[in-house]
Amino acid sequence: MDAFYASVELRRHPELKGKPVVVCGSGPRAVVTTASYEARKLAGIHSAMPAAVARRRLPNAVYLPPDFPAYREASAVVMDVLRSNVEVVEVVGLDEAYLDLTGIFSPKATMRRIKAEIRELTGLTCSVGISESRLLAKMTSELGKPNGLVVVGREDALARFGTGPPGVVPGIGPKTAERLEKLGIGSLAALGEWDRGDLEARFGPRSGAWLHARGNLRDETPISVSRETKSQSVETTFDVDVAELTALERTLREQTEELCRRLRKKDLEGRSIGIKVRLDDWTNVTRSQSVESPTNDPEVVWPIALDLLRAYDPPRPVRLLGVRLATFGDEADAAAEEDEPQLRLALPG
DNA sequence: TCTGGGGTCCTCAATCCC
DNA sequence: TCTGGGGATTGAGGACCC
Repeated sequence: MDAFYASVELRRHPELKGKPVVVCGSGPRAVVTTASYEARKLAGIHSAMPAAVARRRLPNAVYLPPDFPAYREASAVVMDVLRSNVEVVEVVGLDEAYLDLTGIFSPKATMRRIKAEIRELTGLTCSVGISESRLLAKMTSELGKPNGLVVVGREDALARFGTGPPGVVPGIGPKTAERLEKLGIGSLAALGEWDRGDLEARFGPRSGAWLHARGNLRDETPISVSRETKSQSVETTFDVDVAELTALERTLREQTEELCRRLRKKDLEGRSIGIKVRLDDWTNVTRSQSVESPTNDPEVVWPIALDLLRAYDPPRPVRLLGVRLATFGDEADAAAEEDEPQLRLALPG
């Protein structure tokens, strides 16, 4: 979806059309969630930029607080359109999805129709990339933003992206780009031509092979309909760094209750309980502990989270604090748990 | 200018067990 | 009895993405 959150806001506030719109929080440490294309063009405002910077650059833009329930609702309409047209749809976040168009007679016509349907139902535009893998589809979709529909094959994409930096590939971020640069790999084509064994030796077998494949714009990751939740967390960045342990404990308690409330709503129980602490110098520390049986009970999670925090005893003022639950019981575990009591009952005693 | 919140996946080391 | 490979699990840290 194109500038999704900002576009949803524009639909609600048509009088803002044509003006730069920035969706971001209001706190001193807020960052930009989404900027409309006007805001991007006028002042280079983009997601993840500190909101304070955006306000300084573009004081006259319209700044709106995020309204996630509204975005979730719009997203649901969009995803329903996708699923009613195509069987295999993999949703990635509120504003992005992969469609498996294998076997579809005319992918381009299908996607044109879907775009029109989305626009009709929501008033929102999206950008579509059609290609032979999800990697290429994503990169292709960038070419047409906003409101584009582009079809590109691998050879064509190599010609278009090969001279660009390796970072044009999703998954190669600033850190990896810098490591590659130090090796003298400054372009995607150079990455693709680099010795695969050498990449594997330097980056580890999996990452090295992955990098080599991406350098050649190869990707065989399947599109899968369902993604099960692996972990869930609640975290807070304080407006001002907090040094007092009692204040941190109070926050942690509230976060634990919120996390457990959300997990109960989803009927999820986790075995790994963890905390996350970001200090004022931006060091991140995580501590976790596993418990025997999955839980989402705050009275079970809380003492453990509290112990982890007290044991760490942050040596500097704390910027961010969070609590996390992971290692959820899957269906196999659930079935085993159901079986177990019956086995016990079957035993003589 | 000073960096959110919520996730996923990978690496590496330690440990346990077969 | 000693040695070692290898899988599974745990815990910490880090890169990256929407």
